[in-house]
Amino acid sequence: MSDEELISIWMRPERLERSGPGRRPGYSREQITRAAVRIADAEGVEAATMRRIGGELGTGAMSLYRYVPKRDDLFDLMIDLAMGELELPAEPSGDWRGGLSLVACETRAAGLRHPWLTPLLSGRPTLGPQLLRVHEFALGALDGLGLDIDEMTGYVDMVNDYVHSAIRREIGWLEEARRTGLDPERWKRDYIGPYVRQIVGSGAYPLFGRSVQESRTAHLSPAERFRHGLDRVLNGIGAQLPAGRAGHRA
Amino acid sequence: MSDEELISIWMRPERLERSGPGRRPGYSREQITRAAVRIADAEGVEAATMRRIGGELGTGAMSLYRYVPKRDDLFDLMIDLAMGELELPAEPSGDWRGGLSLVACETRAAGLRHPWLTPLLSGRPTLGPQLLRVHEFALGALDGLGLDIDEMTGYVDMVNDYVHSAIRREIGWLEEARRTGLDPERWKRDYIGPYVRQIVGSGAYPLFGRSVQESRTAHLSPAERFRHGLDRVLNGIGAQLPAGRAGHRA
DNA sequence: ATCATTTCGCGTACTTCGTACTCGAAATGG
DNA sequence: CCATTTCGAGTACGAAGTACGCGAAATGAT
Repeated sequence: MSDEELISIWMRPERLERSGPGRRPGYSREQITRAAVRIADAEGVEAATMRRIGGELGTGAMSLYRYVPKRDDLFDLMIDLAMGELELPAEPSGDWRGGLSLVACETRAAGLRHPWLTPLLSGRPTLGPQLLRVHEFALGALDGLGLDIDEMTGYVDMVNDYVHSAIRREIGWLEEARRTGLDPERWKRDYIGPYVRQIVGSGAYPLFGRSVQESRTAHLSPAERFRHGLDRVLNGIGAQLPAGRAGHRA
Repeated sequence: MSDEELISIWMRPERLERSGPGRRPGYSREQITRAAVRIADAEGVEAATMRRIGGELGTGAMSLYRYVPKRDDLFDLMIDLAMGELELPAEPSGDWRGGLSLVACETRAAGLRHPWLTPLLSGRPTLGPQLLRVHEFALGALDGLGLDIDEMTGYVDMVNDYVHSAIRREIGWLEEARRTGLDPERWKRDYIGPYVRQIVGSGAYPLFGRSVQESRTAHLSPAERFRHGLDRVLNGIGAQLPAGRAGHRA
């Protein structure tokens, strides 16, 4: 029935080892997903079309549909493959701040390696096993501090919200430049630069103008800017933890 | 030249009042944008195609290209139209917490009225006049507290990051259900429900399991959940403000 | 008033996407 | 060796963005 197709990809495992009649599969979900990731890394998600992925594997577009129900499900698989790259210990270390920082930095690293990851991740609610693993680790970092589960989830979400938005800020204009096909330098100079200059020059938005002209963090490395923002978030959390659990501030 | 087309939509004003030869335009950017917003509100952004918008206006797809260079620019216009709906006083009130709360709640209201707004906004870096107006107001809420401009921007971003992510969490599954064409109730029951039950039942992610089963906030209204998360963020900011400026905690 | 010039409206058509359908090839169990 | 099942992949369809070009309309100059 059509009900079959309305099941989450995570409840539709591919049947690999099978004993029975019928031809054996020549490809696999993982192989297809890896090809899609490879293309998306190099040329953007929009280049990872079914035909292109098939081409990468030496076959046609339709062959992929034996392994992935829809293209959107392939996105879920790509997300989970990328989330699997985050290197996290199996058990939390007992240092909440270190644990959350680790998740944040690993997430950022993956988001920069795969510029499509963060946009996809914030675009669709997905719950693959690797994402759950990361989420569980983050929750674990806040376990045992006297917080109830809702507070723990709230703080983890808060860190994640910052991290995802910060990554988008970091890759946003670069990706936009790539989409339009210009090289980033020229794009910044000819496209966004004149507009920002006009806004600032108009004086209509004085505080925004100051944030452009007086910024001292603008000349920091992206990694340092990320760190500063993350510290702001973690300090905010630390200030609200039960007394004596806050740890050191950065 | 082709350079012409690589200019930000905000630096390409439509020439309305014009004295010279040539036929007079029969439509306008605003009219087109309003039609696009109307369709996107009712049927999702993906329904707001050029043909469909043209149809809404009683014309064809190609007529729109006299007013909007590319479809993506139309998205920028839609975003700015929606941001224009935020009702904010011209001047900040001097109450930083109230000011940021106001921006947060107005943003949430607009994001719920226009479910496409938040995904679009976090998908593409845009700087329309109405967005700048809102940003300026938010910065103004933190002005005069002894923060430098980078800190002000950092805290404003922090609130915005939370707000946008919270809105996405709120509309995420609803939108996903709409996209797949199912009614939300059935979607939750047949699609995501069994999967979450399986995860929780497996015991592989105990803390995630607790966040599903022991949650007390799950039965609160979405507005109250949003409030709680916002208070967490604002408390975090208040704790880091120069002494004596923090104001009351919620 | 007439006409050259400029701009607008929009039909046609091309490319590219996801994917439904179909059928021959291959692999197994009896 | 054959019935049954599954896979590979070609063909094709509908819908998307938009390049192109032409006739209609509106103005200023004569």
